[in-house]
Amino acid sequence: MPDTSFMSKRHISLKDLAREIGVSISTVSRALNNHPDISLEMTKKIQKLAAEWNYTPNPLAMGLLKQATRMIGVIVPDLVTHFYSSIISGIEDVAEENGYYIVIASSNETLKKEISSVENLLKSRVEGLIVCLSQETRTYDHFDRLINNGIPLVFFDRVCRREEVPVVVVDNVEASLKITRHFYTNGFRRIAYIAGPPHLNISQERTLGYLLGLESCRLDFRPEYLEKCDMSPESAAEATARLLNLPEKPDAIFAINDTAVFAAMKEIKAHGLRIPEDIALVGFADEFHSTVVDPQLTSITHPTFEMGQEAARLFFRQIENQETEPEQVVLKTKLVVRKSSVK
Amino acid sequence: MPDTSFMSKRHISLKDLAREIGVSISTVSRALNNHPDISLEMTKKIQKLAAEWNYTPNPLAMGLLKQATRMIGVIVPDLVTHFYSSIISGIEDVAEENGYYIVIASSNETLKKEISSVENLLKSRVEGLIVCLSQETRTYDHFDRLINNGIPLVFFDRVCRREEVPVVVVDNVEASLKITRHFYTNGFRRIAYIAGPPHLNISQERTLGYLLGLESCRLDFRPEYLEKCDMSPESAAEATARLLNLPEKPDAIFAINDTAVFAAMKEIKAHGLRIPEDIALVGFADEFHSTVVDPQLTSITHPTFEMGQEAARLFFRQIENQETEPEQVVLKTKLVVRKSSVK
DNA sequence: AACCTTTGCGAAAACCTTTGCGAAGTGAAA
DNA sequence: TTTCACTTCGCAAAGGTTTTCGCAAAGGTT
Repeated sequence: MPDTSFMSKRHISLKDLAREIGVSISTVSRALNNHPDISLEMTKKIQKLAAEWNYTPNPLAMGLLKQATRMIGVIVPDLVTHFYSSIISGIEDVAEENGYYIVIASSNETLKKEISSVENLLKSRVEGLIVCLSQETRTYDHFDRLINNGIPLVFFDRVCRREEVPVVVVDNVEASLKITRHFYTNGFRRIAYIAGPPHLNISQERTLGYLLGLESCRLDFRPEYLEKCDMSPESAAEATARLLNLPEKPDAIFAINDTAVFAAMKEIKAHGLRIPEDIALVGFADEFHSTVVDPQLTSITHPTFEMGQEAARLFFRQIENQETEPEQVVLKTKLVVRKSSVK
Repeated sequence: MPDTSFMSKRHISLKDLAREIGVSISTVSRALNNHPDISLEMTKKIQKLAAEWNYTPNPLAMGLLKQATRMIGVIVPDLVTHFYSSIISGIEDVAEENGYYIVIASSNETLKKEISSVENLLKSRVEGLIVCLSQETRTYDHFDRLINNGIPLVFFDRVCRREEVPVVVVDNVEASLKITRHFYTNGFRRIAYIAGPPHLNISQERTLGYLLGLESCRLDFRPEYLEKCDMSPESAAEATARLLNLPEKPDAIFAINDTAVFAAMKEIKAHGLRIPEDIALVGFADEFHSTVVDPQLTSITHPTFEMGQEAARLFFRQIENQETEPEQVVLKTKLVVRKSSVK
């Protein structure tokens, strides 16, 4: 009568199989790995029992042995924004292909939580990190430990230290430039832009694209049309209000991200102005929101899922080759024209 | 001269500390755990070095020893919907308090992926699962292994096997009833409801609330006003179209979830009808979307973050007490009245 | 002086897996 | 009969931690 008392255990181990068959643990291990040292007959017998008993190697033991947990730490500014959750989907997609799991932490847009997340994830022995910087982050030394020890690290969207760390970004300059030119083509001349915090690369690049766009349309740069917000709805609403109260109002506005654009939209409506008749509006927004508002919003769409996939691919490239130049993946955005910017 | 060659190692271990101080590993372990067997002097010395060298116990080794990984598996139908990402935030919040991490898998609304996610998460030795069923799921035996072995399991929102498994749900019956009565109070009499797949508890409950609501308003139930969709935008749009093509159109519509409601909204506009003048609309939708559409949408809001927190709490209650009656947490929804349902 | 108790610490097992090395057994060649 | 080669498998270590048991020295008691 076979001993099945251990079947109530959560998981069975090599030892259980070895005891049942009456061989040593090492024989079982080798049989399951098709090692030539083990006779074909014994191999088959062991593999059959392992299959019946639904044996799977204990990943903790493997992690201890190989010093590899098959876990990727992911840090995002928040979990509930579609932009990030979609990127996470992309990361998960590639991670799963490679037999990795992701452990997600949210910085809540604070530097403090970002730092503690880095620490905690490293403590729990993730093999590396994929990170989008928080809005507050202006110092970057909490990544020293990763960089100096060659622990895989990838930044996406909001990035830093590009000489040392591979990044995935979109071509923000081109995106802003496209929007500006789109406005111009559709007859708008007083084009305003609401930027974000100047220390963020995305903010700098989008502002640059705005300026280049104006130049390529031979429009003069008017400092009062370059507004700033901290990316909160309230601050974006205030920036919009300032624009709308100018003696010469802009006739077209775009803003750094979707939160800001939707706040701007509300503010414009609150001022009793029509979109796009009085003011045209274009956003860096995601697909779903843009089609649901009224009027439907022309916007730059990010290839979010692909961004996540690319970030994960850069991660695995680091896992494989230790020494490598940090790559930069630059993805193109798409300008989807809807009603909010066409008279 | 202290040997610092191992400082390039990713992590330091008890062995490193022991070697440096010149005591055994067990002494170091005990000192760090404030075991009374170790002299105060030695304890202090060891703890000081451990702090300096930034020692943290290897969670893999601990997991192996204690048979506990401090990981919770979470399975959601998708990652990109605000409803789920917000719930995940809530789960993470409580998990972090308890020193646990969450590992997230998405079923993509398919039974197949749900089953494989259960298997894979168990393989990677999570201590239990928090799950929202996929839309396809009508068989539930892939949870047998958890239930029979006493592995912690919690369902939320879309649930099954309530006699055996603790669940977190909202009071869907009351929510639907509230909407129906709200319509009635505001003068609408031809109230239609677009339901979801009948095997889902949320669908059943919301339909029941609709019927009870009609009854409590002394309105007759008209079968043609009870439509059905599979929760995709296309199917919801078709359901809406059927309602709008009825000889006697409804003057108020609500639908099972936000995806369906937004699809209905587009369809109503496409038919050239005004909201709320021609047709009133109320949704099971989340805060952000509802305020961004035009007109702003009256809707039932879910306490998503709290749902996640409650789910996690139920989880930890199982971790602590092995034997316990499965609890049911029923949270109340809120009807937030905006323009879409008030003439 | 002989015995007992306390204090302070080390050895080893346990959790699970892989793998280099060595050993036992068998058959064949010298 | 001895030696050699080959097959087939076990031992032990390593990875990091906790914990049971046990040992030695120091102190106190009779």
